[in-house]
Amino acid sequence: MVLELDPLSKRLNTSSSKHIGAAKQPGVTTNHVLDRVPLFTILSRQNRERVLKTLSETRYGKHDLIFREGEPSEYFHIVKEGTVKCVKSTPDGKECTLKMLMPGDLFCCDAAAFDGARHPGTAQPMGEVSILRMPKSAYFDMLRRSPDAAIEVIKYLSNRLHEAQEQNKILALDRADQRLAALLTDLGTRSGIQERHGLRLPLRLTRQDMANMVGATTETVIRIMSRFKRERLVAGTANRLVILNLQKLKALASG
Amino acid sequence: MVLELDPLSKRLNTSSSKHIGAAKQPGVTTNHVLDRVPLFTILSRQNRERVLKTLSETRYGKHDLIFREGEPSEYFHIVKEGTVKCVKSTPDGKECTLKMLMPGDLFCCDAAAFDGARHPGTAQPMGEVSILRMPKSAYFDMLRRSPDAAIEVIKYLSNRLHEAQEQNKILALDRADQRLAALLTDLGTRSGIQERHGLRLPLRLTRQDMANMVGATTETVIRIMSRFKRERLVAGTANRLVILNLQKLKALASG
DNA sequence: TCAAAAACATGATATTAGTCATGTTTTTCT
DNA sequence: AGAAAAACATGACTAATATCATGTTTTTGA
Repeated sequence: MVLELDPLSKRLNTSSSKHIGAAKQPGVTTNHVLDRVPLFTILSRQNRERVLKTLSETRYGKHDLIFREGEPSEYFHIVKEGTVKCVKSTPDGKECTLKMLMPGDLFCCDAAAFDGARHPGTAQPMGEVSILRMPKSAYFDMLRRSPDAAIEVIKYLSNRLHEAQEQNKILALDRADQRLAALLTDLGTRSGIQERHGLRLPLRLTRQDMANMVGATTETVIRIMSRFKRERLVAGTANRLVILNLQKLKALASG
Repeated sequence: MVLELDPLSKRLNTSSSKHIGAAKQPGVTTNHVLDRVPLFTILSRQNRERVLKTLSETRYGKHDLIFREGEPSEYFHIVKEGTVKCVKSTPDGKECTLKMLMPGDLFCCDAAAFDGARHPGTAQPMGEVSILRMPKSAYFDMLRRSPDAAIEVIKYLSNRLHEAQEQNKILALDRADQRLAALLTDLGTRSGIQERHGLRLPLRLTRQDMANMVGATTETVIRIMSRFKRERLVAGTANRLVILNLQKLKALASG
């Protein structure tokens, strides 16, 4: 009955899936992506072929969910195209966005490692996305065959842990405007595209999205963004968000 | 010059160290501890002997630091006895405690995995502690020889990441009293000792310590603890902190 | 053991951010 | 293109928490 109340649960998954290891031109479409994922580039030719056979690709639209918090985890995932947000919710409808996953990002490299583990959050596309996935058993098999792959996963998880701890510090110690400045700085640096007038974020991002990422209400984020706009630090709204002064934002973020 | 201002930097490390692999009665003292660390119990006899040779044990007192934020990471560590807190600080002296590490906890299983990586936080004993450590190269060697060890580390890091993400959600969405209730619930469940009058925390924990863990000021935590005391949810102060009503604290924590 | 330091406590006040209400602008979908 | 929905915006008010001040109690260490 909790699910009945959940607005997300009405969504239908309209995704389409195919086994890419069985593609007619083996490796052509796929290798381009795999070559950008350190985890796969370090595999031996033999192991890479083996892994390819177990990978499948699925596309999701904006209104699909890849999986929901609390569901059992059966696959190891990799973002191929697009952006996926990882969200935790409370029973009363508040949301907290933990991470924006970009192409090359692994997910469920963790939950997948436990038998019967439940997803700690919901994975939701920010638009059209393409996801590669591998059954849990094949993932374990890969880790056992290739110590280098396991070490790559350790490195990836370490980075994620450091990120989460840094975010912890920010949430614990900084004001809302500093947290927002830190978010914009991070997104700008990580994925911003340099344009004539500033650094554009290649991602639709509403004030609400930002609020869920910095632990504030939508109104608070709107007010702060209005201020940032007046101070010529940013410009635009969700569909076209541009950072005009990364330096000042960075300075504000670090106190 | 930043270090000059850091009150922590005046502390001397008065620790004593010894190679436990070279102990006169090999394995006697050590195996008791190692048997509680999943990472070691899954090793083959041969690998375990090899690992033992590279481990050394160091004791630290309350006023020592095991390592400081920003220092290069050269070892993989395991808590043998006592509690270690993992802290991040801001230039203006504010602190955020990320994690209390208990016996069996691994640390720098992450930072150690990168060449020349810096410690993302400071490791500070909460009293007398005993730490096992292994040089980075031996740690890598272990991971390469034993896929099971690597998988154990992946599992450990996954748990740490989930904890950090849960804490993220709590910091982003909950009030100070709920955050404190969540902390007490967690510590009580994880390490509390059942006594006649309630669940005692086997750990000196000041209001200040708690404040650093829940992202609040000391005064705020004192006020909330005073209220919890009036409501008979907790009793005592730092040296002897007792949880009287775990259920109500748990209920408060989850809204 | 006893003085100093640290921890605990509480009040007054200021700041920050949330809540609720209302209206405008932009985007989406058919 | 045009209606509906979503996003953006701002004001008034309230709630939560920080800050500063001051005093008491407990713990620590020589």
